[in-house]
Amino acid sequence: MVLPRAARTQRRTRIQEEKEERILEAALEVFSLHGFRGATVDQIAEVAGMSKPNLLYYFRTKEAMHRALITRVLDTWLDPLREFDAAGNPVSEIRSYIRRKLEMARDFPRESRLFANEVLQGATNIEDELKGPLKALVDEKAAVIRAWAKAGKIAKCDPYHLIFSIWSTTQHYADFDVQVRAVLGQEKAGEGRFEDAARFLEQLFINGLQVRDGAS
Amino acid sequence: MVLPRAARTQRRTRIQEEKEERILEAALEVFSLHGFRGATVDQIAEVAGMSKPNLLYYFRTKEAMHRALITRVLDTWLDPLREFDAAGNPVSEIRSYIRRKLEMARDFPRESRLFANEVLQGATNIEDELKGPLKALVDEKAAVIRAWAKAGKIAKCDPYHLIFSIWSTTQHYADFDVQVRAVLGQEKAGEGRFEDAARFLEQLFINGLQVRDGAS
DNA sequence: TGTAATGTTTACCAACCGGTCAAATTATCA
DNA sequence: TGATAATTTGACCGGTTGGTAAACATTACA
Repeated sequence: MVLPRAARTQRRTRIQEEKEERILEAALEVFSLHGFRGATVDQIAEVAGMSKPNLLYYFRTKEAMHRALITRVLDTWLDPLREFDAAGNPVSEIRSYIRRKLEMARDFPRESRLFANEVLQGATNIEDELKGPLKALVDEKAAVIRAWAKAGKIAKCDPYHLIFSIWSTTQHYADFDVQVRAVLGQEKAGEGRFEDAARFLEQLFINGLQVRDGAS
Repeated sequence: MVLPRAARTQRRTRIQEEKEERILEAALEVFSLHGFRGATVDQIAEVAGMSKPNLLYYFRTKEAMHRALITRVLDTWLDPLREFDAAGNPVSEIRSYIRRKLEMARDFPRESRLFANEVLQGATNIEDELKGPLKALVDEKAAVIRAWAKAGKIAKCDPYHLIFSIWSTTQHYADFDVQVRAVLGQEKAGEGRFEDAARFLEQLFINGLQVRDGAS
């Protein structure tokens, strides 16, 4: 009997694992470049190197593929924020959070663009994830930052907007890569741009959050 | 005789001006939400309140509409950067640039998302604009910032990445609005979030760019 | 007012979209 | 090996896509 993928409860075969892997890899490539509506199943099938019906044997709908991709990626995407340690030194925690986020923008630009596309176009598919787990995690870390500020270890500031600004500045190098390259020009757009960015951002945030007189 | 819009060289009639205005307004609404490939001509026609063939009488193709929209919006979008004044006070120039960019994110979120979608999806339609006029403008202002730093008026830093970070942090509130609202929650996501953001960003950038010992 | 240019609509098209189906092929394992 | 289950394929479907043709309506202007 032919059972569609979603209905199977037994453990997956070797072929299933391999194919699903190839499909999600191809889906990431296509969705991250065109968004959900702009992507086509044919295109994903072509990138994955298989026929469309074959692809739809593993994921019954385009939406199912997208959902599987999002949930798989979202988890690892939030890892850097989870590592944010309340017991650590504030300055070095913020510094290494920036560095980790920037490394992810460099090493996983497609994942970043996948979310950017999703949020940009209304985030209807991940709204619950945003309002639930994401908000909870940010609330927790915001409390940590607020405590540091209260203890005088960093300047007083709105912790939510601090987190937003770290997200935006780092992900900018993945999401707006084309623009960054165009503006920097050939000579300065090499791989060194990530180190330049890291140096600048560390300076900006560390200096910007330093405690100073009259900043209360 | 019926001449397609693009072939007419005479000055436009009143009806042409009105309709093209309505069309571009509708196109902005739809393109900014779904990107080029995700948007449909039917949808734009519906928002504009006219039939699809009627719309295609004014813009012969979907691409022509998109092109017209981009070139029209790009110009005003760069205005804040053009106002950046080499003769002004560095700190207040940077401060008011941030404020103007943030105001645009608040007042023209669709324009911001239009570009975000475009750049995110490869920017094939505006690559020339980015490498030409945009790069030239940024180069010019980067030189100004570099001169300020050299004169000791602000901390030494990479001017390009400074500009990138101002772009990303401010546009974040337009492009990722859904996420910002989700994370802030109901009570803190009101219109006041723009003032909170302005306060935070000014603090971050002004403090972050302050000249300090050992920062050479 | 008449008429030529401009503007609008209905009906339509070929290509493409996400998805189905049944038949054919391949892998699994008793 | 044989039979059963898992996988793959080509042909196809109804709906949507961007765009066209031509008839019809309206406007501008001599």
